[in-house]
Order: sequence, then C-alpha cells, then structure tokens
Amino acid sequence: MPELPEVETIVRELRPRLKGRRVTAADVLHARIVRHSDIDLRDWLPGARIIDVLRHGKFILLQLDKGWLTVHLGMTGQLRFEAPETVYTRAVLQLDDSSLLYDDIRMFGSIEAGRKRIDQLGPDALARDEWHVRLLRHKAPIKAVLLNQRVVAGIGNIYADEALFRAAIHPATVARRLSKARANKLEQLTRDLLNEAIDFRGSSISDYVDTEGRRGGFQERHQAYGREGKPCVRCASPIEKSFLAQRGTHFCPNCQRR
DNA sequence: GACGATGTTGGCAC
DNA sequence: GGTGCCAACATCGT
Repeated sequence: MPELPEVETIVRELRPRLKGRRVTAADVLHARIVRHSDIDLRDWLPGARIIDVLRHGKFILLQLDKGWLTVHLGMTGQLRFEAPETVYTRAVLQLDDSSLLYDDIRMFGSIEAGRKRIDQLGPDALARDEWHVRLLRHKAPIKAVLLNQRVVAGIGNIYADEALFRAAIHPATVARRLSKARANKLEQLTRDLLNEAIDFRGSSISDYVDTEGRRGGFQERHQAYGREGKPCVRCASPIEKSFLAQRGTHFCPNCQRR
C-alpha cells in the first residue's frame, strides 16, 4: 500500500515525536516481522536514543545512537502512537514518553536492525539526482523499470500509473527507447506528482492511514489508477486496465500511445 | 462457498 | 539483464 508519499507523510509525523526520545522497552509479537538479522530487538533496543527519523524510498530509517532500525510497511503495515493492541499488532516500542505500535495484517512488512538493504536501492525519487538517465539503461517496459527500487526508490503501482499518465507514455514502452527529453520530462512530472500527493497526505485505497489513523486524500485526484472504464480527464476515452510486470496497469489508450 | 484480485519485495529458475 | 512464478497473508468483491 504505502509508496513514497504515504511513507513521507508518516515520517513527517514520526520525526518530531521520536527525535531525542529514548526506547525503554521493545516487544516483538510475531517473529516473522523481524528479518535479516540475528539481533533480538527486545534486548537490543532498550536504552537506545533516537537521533533522527529519515526516509529512503519506501523505507523508514530510525537513526539510533547505536545503529539503525529500518522499517518497511509492505502492503498493510501501520505505525500508530498510543493505540490499543489488536490481533494484528506485530511489535511495540515503549518510549520514555509514549508508545509506538506496529500493526500489519498481511505481514509483508519488515523491521530490521542495521541499514544494509538500503544500499541496494537506487536514489530516492525526490533526491537531487538526475535519475531519468538510469531509466534509459534498461530494456524492460518503462512501468517495470519505474517499479524497480534499484533503479529509483519510492515509486509503486499507483504512482507509476499516475506518472506515466501525466507524461503520456504507454506503460509497455521499452525504457531504453525513450528519448532523453521524454525521460527527463517523466522524471520532472513524477517529482511534481509525488510532491502533490504528499501535500494531500498520500493516497488511501483501503488500509493506509497515518500515525493518527487518518486516511490520505490524494486518491480523489488519481487520473489513471483505479479508473478503469472511466473517461480520461484529457480526452474522455475510457481508461483501460491491463497486466504488466504482474501488476494491474491503468492507462489511457488514446493519450498514451506506444 | 469458491475464486481472484489487492498498494510490496525477494528468491529462484530459466 | 530480464521475465515469470511463487511465497509471505487476510480481506473484499464478484
């Protein structure tokens, strides 16, 4: 569920509440959530001071005085302050002044100590980086390349469809065959899109809520994603849905020609 | 009730 | 390097 705008919304709420706080206790209710590490968070976290809260792509990074705690929300992960535990609560952090709970219905999310996996990611989609040149190195369909977090980090299925719609590029276009100008335009339109979505506190399709349980508002502004059969806002042709890179893909067959 | 789809990623086979 | 399939899991719509 959560892509860059949703994760950024959460990070902006976490940062002022977590910065400078000390972890007093940690509980892991479902071991599967903690991955790629032999560290037992229940032993490792207590006493740690939170220096800052950062984001890279869809990953939330808690910078601690003793290392890093990396959180990925997967499809249905949620972080909530002072919330009651549910059957889907997978971990709980007790802080010196509050508690932070990690809920995850489908458990595609993860929490890990260390920062290693971030090294595999491409530049954050909003970072100062001309990442459109990276798109041109791949011969896969442009939509698959946008979804590849090693190429550029933060774009998921919703924003890939929305970005390609704005740029009027067919999702199946071979990335390497885009002109440099079109790739550059795609990057700029993607940045605009992500920033607008952040202004609306992200998109809520079903599960996504922020740390206070509020839904986002950007789903009302989607022009392609979830609009199958509805008229294109530019030309009124019905939006089509097909499958590409094993993901539902929405586009205007008239505006986005191959 | 069964079936298929859902915003994510990682691993593996080819 | 790219593709396709599967796995993790629960819910919801048809």
